[in-house]
Amino acid sequence: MSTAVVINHRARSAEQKALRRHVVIEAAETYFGEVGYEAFSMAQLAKRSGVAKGTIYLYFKTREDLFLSLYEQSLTRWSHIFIGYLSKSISSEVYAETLYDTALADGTLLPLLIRLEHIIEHNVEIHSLIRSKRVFISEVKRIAEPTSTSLKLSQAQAIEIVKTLGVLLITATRVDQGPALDNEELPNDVQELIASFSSKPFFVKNAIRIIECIRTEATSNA
Amino acid sequence: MSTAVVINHRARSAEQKALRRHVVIEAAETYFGEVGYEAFSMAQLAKRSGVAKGTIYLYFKTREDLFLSLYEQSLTRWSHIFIGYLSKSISSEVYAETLYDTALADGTLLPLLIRLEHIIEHNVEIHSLIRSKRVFISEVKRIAEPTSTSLKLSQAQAIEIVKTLGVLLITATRVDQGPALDNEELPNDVQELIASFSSKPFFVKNAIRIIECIRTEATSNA
DNA sequence: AACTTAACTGACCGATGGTCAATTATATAG
DNA sequence: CTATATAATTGACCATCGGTCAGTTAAGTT
Repeated sequence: MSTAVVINHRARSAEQKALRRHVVIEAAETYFGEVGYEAFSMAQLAKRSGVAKGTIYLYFKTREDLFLSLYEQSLTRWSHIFIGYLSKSISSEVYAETLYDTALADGTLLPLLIRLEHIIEHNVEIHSLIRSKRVFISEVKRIAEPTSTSLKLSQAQAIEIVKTLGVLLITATRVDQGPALDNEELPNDVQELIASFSSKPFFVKNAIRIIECIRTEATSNA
Repeated sequence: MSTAVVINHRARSAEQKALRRHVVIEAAETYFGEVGYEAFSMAQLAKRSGVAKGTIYLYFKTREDLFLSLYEQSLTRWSHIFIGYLSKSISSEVYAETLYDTALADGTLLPLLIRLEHIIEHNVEIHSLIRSKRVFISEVKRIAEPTSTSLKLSQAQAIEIVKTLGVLLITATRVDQGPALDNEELPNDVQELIASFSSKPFFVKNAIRIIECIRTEATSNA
């Protein structure tokens, strides 16, 4: 068995630092799942991580830098799960539904993805931004390969589909990020509007359209 | 000529209150155009509007309530402009390009639309939310009518297209909301990634796909 | 045991959105 | 014209936020 890494009071070695970072990020994900992005406070996170606030800023430059790391982690985790569901041949519909279901099952990925460009990326260092973009590129490629097999498309078509559906996924779930309209205090016309954007049917419908369009655009690569 | 509405010190009549609200909202739009959403401060807005901070809260319940009103105003304004560009017969491509160009020309609409569900709607009163959704319904219908003529589609198809392209627009312009990467300090692979999501080609390409798909889905209404 | 290094702490800072008792402009009544 | 009532306006004030940094001290080195 491997040597267990422990931290007495101070994280001195690189391994110990990685462990401490990991502890903070795990606490952050749990806390984030409870309160969401806006109510997430660094002081609270410090308490829940068992360290002082200043310590968190030794491991993450800013609040957004922390969220960027959390995003990378959840993206990578989801992509492995999604790929695990892809068999050697599936329909566009099943593909789209699986993509949607697995992404929504992860409570962290979409809330961060939706805030990525216009909030998170605006307060991180450029090297973090580059690292994050490279994680994205890498995961797109990773997913494109089994996508190519499952949907019987070229590699280029598969990449196009993964990128496009990734963007579409964000919009399809926007309505789920709206306020919880628990009781039915909304008038019928407004309820119908919200229902018409109900994210899964909306996403699947348009995903199929796009997949089939790309499939027929056989000779479109310059 | 109509009687000019003026406010000496206090807005007493309904007309005067409407005028004061208008003055604040106009100042807000200018200020918003200068600093964007996150840096927008209510104290600064008060100074620029020539009233005290407390006064603003007499006219808008919260910061988000103010932004919701600004969103409604910019949505309505844009829809009239967009409709003005629709002639009795245009191609899918021109339609998509016009929609994109007019929406981007408005500096207020997209930055607010992108934050609508997951930020703005979470801190407004339910009656404001309902009013806002109804403005949306109304503008979709208003746009759908000339869309139906221009693209030679049924009314139902036109509504479907307007709603879907609206969502697509948000996703496509997400990349424009990222940090300004002025100088070319980004490595090539990352630059290529960002370029591949360049918003106008991305939007137009997928908009055409969706329009043409909907066009061929002739008998899909349940 | 003495010294050095650097991980860690938390009081502190400026700024934020939002509140409300006090103020006072203005319409109305006498 | 004056007195009174009403309500629009104000800005000091509050809790809380993300972020900082001088000081503390755990732990490796000599």
